[in-house]
Amino acid sequence: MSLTGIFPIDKWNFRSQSIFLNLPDEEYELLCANQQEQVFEQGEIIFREGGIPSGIYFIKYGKIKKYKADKDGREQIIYVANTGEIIGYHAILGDDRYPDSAAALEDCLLKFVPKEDFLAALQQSPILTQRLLKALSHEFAVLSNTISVFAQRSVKERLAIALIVLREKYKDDSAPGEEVTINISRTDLANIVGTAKENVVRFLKEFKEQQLIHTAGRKIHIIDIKKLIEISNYVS
Amino acid sequence: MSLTGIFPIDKWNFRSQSIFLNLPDEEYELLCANQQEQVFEQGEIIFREGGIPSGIYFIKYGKIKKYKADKDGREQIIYVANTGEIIGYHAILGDDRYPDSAAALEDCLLKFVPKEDFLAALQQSPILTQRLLKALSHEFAVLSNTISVFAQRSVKERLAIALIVLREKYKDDSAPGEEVTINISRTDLANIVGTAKENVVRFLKEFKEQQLIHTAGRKIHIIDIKKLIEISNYVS
DNA sequence: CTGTTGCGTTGATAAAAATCAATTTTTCAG
DNA sequence: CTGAAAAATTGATTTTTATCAACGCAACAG
Repeated sequence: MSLTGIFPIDKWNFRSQSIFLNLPDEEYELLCANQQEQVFEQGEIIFREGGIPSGIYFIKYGKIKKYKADKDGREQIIYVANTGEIIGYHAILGDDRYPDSAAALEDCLLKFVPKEDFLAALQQSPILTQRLLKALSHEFAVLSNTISVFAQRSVKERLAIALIVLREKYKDDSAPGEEVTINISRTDLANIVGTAKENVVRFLKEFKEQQLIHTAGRKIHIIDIKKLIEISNYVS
Repeated sequence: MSLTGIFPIDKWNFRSQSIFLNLPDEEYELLCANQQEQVFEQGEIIFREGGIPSGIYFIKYGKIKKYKADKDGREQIIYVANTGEIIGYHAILGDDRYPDSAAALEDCLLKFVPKEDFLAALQQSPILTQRLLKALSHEFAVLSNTISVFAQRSVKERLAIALIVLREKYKDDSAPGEEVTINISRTDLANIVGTAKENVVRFLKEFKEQQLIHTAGRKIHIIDIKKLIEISNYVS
């Protein structure tokens, strides 16, 4: 089931995967010079909002939630980064502290590139710079899209959107042809949608009764994505 | 009344003002080569979401709302750009269509720089590129901040924040020492806060009764910004 | 000066969402 | 396999927010 033409999935995903692809050798080696592989287990925090950045992370595999916590500890997930994406560059490029926190949604393998190497590569690579500019500009589109959805859409609509978007992210994890399994806690799902987990449970139940999804424990399978897109009430 | 230390105003403003400042002559002249001054009256649309970009706009004076409209026509204002800022560069840098619409909140004077000139300047100016990267990274922080506020804060809190932020934007328009006047329609204010205009009116009335603000027609004066910051319940 | 029109305001009501309190199910260590 | 802890689910209730309808005021064209 392709979403082409029926759901604007590109407005929901960043484009940092392509940044390090096919770079000139010299620049690529600069980036790799002091890189370090790091394993993060499910739930582990990679960096915290307000912390001083020391480098960037390339996701070899795994999913990472980027979120902000309010003072009562409630998290709002801003974005779910997937295999192949890069995180942690905003703080370094902006010469600032981390604007958000990052934690592993599942066991992850990351490649850490120290700040100095990243900045050095940037210095001498117009291609890298150009790609970053393009990626960041696209992120603006994604985030402003998210803002308008939060401001204008109901919880049920937002949950439908979240399921559609998550299905794309979990696609790579299942064998082609096989049904996609969204494997995420109700609490994290609620923190993506921006509501209480009780509401998530209730609407999931409704979707289940309408035969749009199927659940088994925390796992969610999407059965009728077209209906979900209808419910999301979200076009163009 | 400075907000330093009591409200993180930098998390609410972009930093595109500095991008064109003190550029090397050669690059600056490239940008100016075919620039064109354009007047936009209050309410006039500068560009529309989905449109193909033809250049960027530097705001000589005036305020511009950047917004997204849903299919019922309700606008969500993503950001209010002020004198000195630049708009319209995301679409060009991202090689995409406009991610949002822009319209004049008041009479404006803009300097239009054609896409080709902007890209040419970019091509040969590492400083310009670097500044844009920094500005865009900061915008990520601003927008993710906005998302968490929409997801986690009540209408009353969001209105308090909007008033604090708008006061900063309207500061430049009033003589130093003089009281700041926020001059914006209730509908636009509601579309910033992300609620119905009736709710805005009701909470403004409450703020008025608590002596936090004063209103005269559409105009709003802030009397007690410290209390507003308390109400906004927004720290760090 | 005056009628019209848009905008701001108010009140009443309906709908949506959050919160609180249990209870059931799942997970996982031992 | 088993018991404890964590997570998911359900129901009842309160709070918040949106919607609908009406009215008053102010700006403005003629």
